[in-house]
Amino acid sequence: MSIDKVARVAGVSTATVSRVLNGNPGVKPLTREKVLAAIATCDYQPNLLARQLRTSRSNMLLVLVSSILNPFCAGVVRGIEEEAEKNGYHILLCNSESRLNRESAYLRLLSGKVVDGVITMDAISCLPGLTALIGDSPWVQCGEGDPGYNASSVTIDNGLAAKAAVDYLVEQGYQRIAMINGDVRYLYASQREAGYREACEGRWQQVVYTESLEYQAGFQAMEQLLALPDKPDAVFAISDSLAGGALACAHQRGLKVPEQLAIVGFDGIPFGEITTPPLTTIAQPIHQLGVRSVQLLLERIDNPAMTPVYEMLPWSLVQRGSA
Amino acid sequence: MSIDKVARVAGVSTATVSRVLNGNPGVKPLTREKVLAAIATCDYQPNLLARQLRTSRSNMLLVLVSSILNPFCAGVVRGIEEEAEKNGYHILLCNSESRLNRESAYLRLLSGKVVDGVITMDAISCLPGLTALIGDSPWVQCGEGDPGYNASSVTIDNGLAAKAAVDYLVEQGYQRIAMINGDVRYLYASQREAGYREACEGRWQQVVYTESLEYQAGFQAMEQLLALPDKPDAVFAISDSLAGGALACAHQRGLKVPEQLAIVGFDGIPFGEITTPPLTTIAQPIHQLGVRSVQLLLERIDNPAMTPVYEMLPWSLVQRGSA
DNA sequence: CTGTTAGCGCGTTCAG
DNA sequence: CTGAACGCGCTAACAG
Repeated sequence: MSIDKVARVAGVSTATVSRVLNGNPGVKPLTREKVLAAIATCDYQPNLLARQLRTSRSNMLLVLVSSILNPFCAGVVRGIEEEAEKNGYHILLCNSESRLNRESAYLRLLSGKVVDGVITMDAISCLPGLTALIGDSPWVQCGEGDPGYNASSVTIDNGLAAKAAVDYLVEQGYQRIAMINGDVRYLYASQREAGYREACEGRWQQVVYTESLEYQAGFQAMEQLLALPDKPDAVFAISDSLAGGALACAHQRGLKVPEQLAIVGFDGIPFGEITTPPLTTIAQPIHQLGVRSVQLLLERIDNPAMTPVYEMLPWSLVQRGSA
Repeated sequence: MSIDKVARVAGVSTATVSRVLNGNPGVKPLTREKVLAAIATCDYQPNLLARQLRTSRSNMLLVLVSSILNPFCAGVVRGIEEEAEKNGYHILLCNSESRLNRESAYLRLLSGKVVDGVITMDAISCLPGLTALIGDSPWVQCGEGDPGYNASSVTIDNGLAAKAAVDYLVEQGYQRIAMINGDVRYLYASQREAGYREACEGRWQQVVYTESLEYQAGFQAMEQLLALPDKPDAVFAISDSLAGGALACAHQRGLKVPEQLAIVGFDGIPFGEITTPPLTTIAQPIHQLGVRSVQLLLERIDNPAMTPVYEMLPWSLVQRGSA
């Protein structure tokens, strides 16, 4: 069931079978027919590993994600997969959950030639050991961009977007605007905090940090804020899921949203449309972030000498009921 | 930067380098040192493709999922990844979105020896072309089990669980219990519907079908139900996300939950804990479904002649505020 | 304990 | 237009 057998059955050489397999021109139609027939009768399936070894191209992309349970990440992955498929690539997904040894195990596939390049959606730039594993392999950062590396990036302007969200709350007349932030080792987190600080300059400020981006974390963060002597009347959360948790907490406390407490989220995931009230949020171009990441990565794979591109995609403030 | 160079630098043969690389016993400590030193100075990274070709083992598992945006699927994938990592395996994720050509492109990696086995969480048994692509490769069905194939499966007893959910609604005194179902080509969907029908025998019955499992679909389904001349006073939804959409619709209509409308979901995803009121639901052992799937798959990989195992894991009715 | 040899299955020169 | 021969980088069998 290898190419030799097909060749024997067809009465040709392996080279000819290979040519037919790869749509190589310059095979007499009659010969091609014979080969195709042999392939069919043998039920031949090419060994992709051998092909990859020979061509030193795997047509596989590694995608490193902090948590696949995060709908924002999942949405980006969908975009990645779509564009990858268009170009004949497959996806190897590493759901790191910030586990260092898991991440390095996957990154080793880069030097091992199992994947042609990597897209990271994790705070990888904080982990020097990992960037060393990537070395000069084709690399695109998605969702946050640290220009300190030989990697392209696809993001939005996190600082500006955060500032716009908080400015909006200010315009609506809210006085004490708090922020629920995540892990500030992520560049996007610190950039959004900077945007918040800028918009709140000379005003009341309060930031709470969570360990994860899951609903429960947002709920707990909101509890902390409501336990303050000076309670906020508005909250800017760094993700819609955190905002959703905060909203649940407000409901439980009997707070009217947005009258007594306004909430603005970030990301623009579908979940935000069905909360009561629906979430006002900063919508990221989720799908497009994935698509562009793949496009830039493939460019880099085809031309390893290419200089990194730092791309910022447009975002928008989506005004719904929560603020 | 291949094994030959390391061998030359260390002054040994490639075989010895290989032995050191694979922790093979029977290498003189001194020689081992020399080899390790050479590996370090060369900054040598083994070519995994070559190794995989040689050993005809890739240590990769294909995971076929209908939608990664579904938190249930994402949770299972997490379990899969954890158990895979424990055993030195990596995951190749195909987010099929029911796209036939995407699924077949990934399944071809099976015959292409790029992956050692596959776990499917999709209604693959409805698609004869795909099962043919799998052939006799190691295969585990997760979340639904069609015994008509040479594949193990890990599921819960969907019929019984659905019946328990509806029985609970009956016990609470609800009279007109409707069901929001998804795509019945999925075995689990038809099994849960059977459970619903059984519990509702001799009573009012009404089933609405959705195209997807996303919130919006649940919202729309609920709208359909509320447009009925004879409205339901309770709803059993096939997934928590659909239930969440239904809940949002109820809120928008000003219906009190659970007094005027009770809602029971299915899956037990974290989202259900933060809705108002929180969702009563059937909790599946999400993580464990993934873990066991990998375990059964690895057994099958090690012993291809193994007869399929059909495993059912325990579930539970989690009583919260929505019913 | 170590080296030599022989493939794994394929794509790709280079002749003819 | 086709075939013979080589090698991608590695592991495994067999000698020594």
